[in-house]
Order: sequence, then C-alpha cells, then structure tokens
Amino acid sequence: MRSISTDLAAKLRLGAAVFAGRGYDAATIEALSDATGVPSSTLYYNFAGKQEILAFLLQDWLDRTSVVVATAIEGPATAAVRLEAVIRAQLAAMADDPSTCQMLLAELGRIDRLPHIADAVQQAFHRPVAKLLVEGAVDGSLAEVSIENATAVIYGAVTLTGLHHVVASDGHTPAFDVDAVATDVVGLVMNGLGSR
Amino acid sequence: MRSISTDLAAKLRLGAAVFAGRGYDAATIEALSDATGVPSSTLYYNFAGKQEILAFLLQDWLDRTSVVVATAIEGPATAAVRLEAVIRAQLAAMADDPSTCQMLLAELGRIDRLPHIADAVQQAFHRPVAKLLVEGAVDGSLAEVSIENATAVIYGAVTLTGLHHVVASDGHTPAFDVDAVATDVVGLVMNGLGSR
DNA sequence: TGCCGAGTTGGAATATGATTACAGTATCAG
DNA sequence: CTGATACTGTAATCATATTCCAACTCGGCA
Repeated sequence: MRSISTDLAAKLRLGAAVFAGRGYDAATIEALSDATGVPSSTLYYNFAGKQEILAFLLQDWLDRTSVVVATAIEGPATAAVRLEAVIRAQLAAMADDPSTCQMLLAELGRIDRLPHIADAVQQAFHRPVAKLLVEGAVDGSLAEVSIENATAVIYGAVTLTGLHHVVASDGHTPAFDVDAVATDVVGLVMNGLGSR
Repeated sequence: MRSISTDLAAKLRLGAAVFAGRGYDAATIEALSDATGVPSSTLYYNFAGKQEILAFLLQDWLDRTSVVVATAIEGPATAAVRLEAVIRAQLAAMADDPSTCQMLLAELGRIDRLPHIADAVQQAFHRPVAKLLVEGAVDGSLAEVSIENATAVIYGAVTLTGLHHVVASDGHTPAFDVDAVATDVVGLVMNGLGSR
C-alpha cells in the first residue's frame, strides 16, 4: 500500500457505506469506484487489492478511535469512573461512523486473518479496558475478576449493543443516542442484573 | 433448497470447518466439495448456491441450540437461576461446535441479509433472554432494566467471550472449559464489575 | 522553456471461481 | 421391469478481481 494522501483518504471513506451496505464480497470494485469517484485503476495503483482497501478503512477508523479512547482513559479519577468514560468514547465512535463500525463487526470472525487490524482492535478496545481492570482492582473501585474474560465480556457488550443500534439506524449520524445507550451499558457492566 | 437427507446433512457439517478456516469468500465450492466428499454438482442440485449452504449450516446449528436453550429455560426456579442455565447452554453449544460458531459470528454484520438466520438467532439467543428479563423483574430476582439494551449486552457478552475462546482453540471440541468460562460470564452479568 | 518522475487514468487482457446446462447413471418404490 | 427421482461428471457460461500498459497530468527544476 502506497502512502495515501489525505485527499484520497477522504474520498475512500465514502466507500465504507458500500462495504457496509452490501457486505465485503458483494461490494464490487466498480461500486467502490463509483461511490468514491476514484477510478478502479487508481485504486489498484494505491492498494494491492480490495482487501487492502477494506483494511485501510478499518485501520483509519480504529486509529481515530484509539486516540479518543486514550484521552478518555487519562486523569486522576478512579478506574471505575474512567472505565465509564472509555465505554462512552467507544460507543460515540461507533455512532459517529456507523458504516465503518458495521464493516468492522462484519469482519469479526475473520479478523485473525488481518493481523494489523486485530492489533488495532486490541489498541482501541481491549487494552484500555484491561488496563483499567488492573488499576480498578488496585484502587478498589472495581471487583477483582478474570481480566481475559471480563475484557471479552465488556468488548462484546459494548460492540454488539452498538451494532444493534447501528443496524437499526439508517446510516444517519450519530446513529443512536449515545448518552442513553451508554448509560444503560455502563449500568449493566458496573452493577449487573442481580436485584439488590 | 431441497429437503436435505440426514446423511447429506452429516457430511455437510464437515464443511463448516472450511468456511470457518478460510472465511466465506475464500472458501471455494471445490474445497467444500473435497472436505465433505459431496461433488459440487450435487451441492448445486440440493442448494441454490454457496450462500444457501452457509445458511443451511447456520440454521442447523441454531435450531439445535434453540432446543437446548429452550430446555434450560424451563423449570420452576427464579428467572436469575434460569438465566444462568441459559447462558451455560449457549456457551456449551459454542464450545461443542466451534467451526459453526465462528462462521456465525463472521456473518454477524451482514446477518440482516439472511433473514431466516436472523430469526433463528433471535430464537436461540435473544428471545429466551428477553423473556427471562421480564420474568425476573416480576419475581424480583433480576433488576429492572431496558430489555432491548440488556438483551444486546448479554448477547454480546456471551457470544464474543465464546468467540474469543473458540478462536484461541484449534478446532478441538469442546473448544474451551465451558464451566469455567460460564461461571465468569454469569458472575459478570449478574454482579457487574462494581466493588461491593 | 522543456525535461523528468510520480501519480493518475482508460481500456484491454487474463485468471479464478460461481453457477448453469445437460446427459448419463444409480436407486428405489410399485 | 419400469418410471421417477436423486446423483454425478463434464463442459460451458458469466461475473468480477486483478494485471498490464500506454497515455496523460502536473509540479519541481535545470
């Protein structure tokens, strides 16, 4: 993959809707070319193939998401408070870019075949949460749990709830009411379902 | 799709590993034919195409999963107790058939394009949980929460934790220690992360 | 001004794999 | 035995990704 100009990158983002709308295999290069205004020969000049275009779009979004999540995780507050901020930031990123978010979750099961993307997902979703779980056990604001399973549980809870609302929306941005959904998700993640 | 003999169905299940291993588009009909021992002409005689074969495998597994989940949900116990049984049953179904489970989650983002499958997922995963959430609010064993979001949270927590372990395994069955994982997931779903 | 190289583009050529068509074979109920 | 239905091998057909290549643009620069 050549280095992509910001101009080209901006056009390519329009292609996310094509991938999200039709699914990876049904999204033809020609449709991608039409949607972005970039001729297919130019696409092949800049990328090794369709898969690399997909990977670029995912990486682009994940990198931006990582940045806002990294900001959310900072600060002197307890781990529990910062975990809430992280979850809100992740849901906001999904609501802001429903197409890419849908693309990403469509690739979930085969993400181990896109190692760079798997790393970026770790960076944006798993590692921040794992870090807070450790810190929360230390500062007493979070219960002590299996990091591995708790990270997976939170990742699943956040992304599939986001996906549910994204699919229900019709590509509007934001795709859903981030505050309301985040409040519900955070409530469940922090307090669980048990009556008390 | 013609009616599929149990004999053919059994052979086809061998094909799940091909879909799971390579991903839908990289899985060629020829590879599917080799893996199952069913000639490609026979596949096309019985199914309208590759997508329908995928759909059959998913439906097959989801139907079986629905049955065990429906059994788990029965009984006089509180909704909380039965919710735990349901989650265990769902994780057990995933561990028992890692290939199909991986196939299913690979199709998550495009599942709205396979309406029958989306229905079957509702049947096996969402509806039982939604039912218990309502009953739990009545019998007092579960907190009152948004059914829509809580259902999505639990679905995400269960399936992505399962997927995490399935991907980590190498196709062995069971793919992971169901009891241990279920205990962690149920603990988080019921009690959350908050220290108490 | 005129050249150079990188980026861009249109269009033809190639390759792969899904799907179809069809004819011949097997199986099984009556 | 016979007809119907299911199965299978082979040879097209077709769509689409990918490659190839020649022409074109354009900014820097001697």
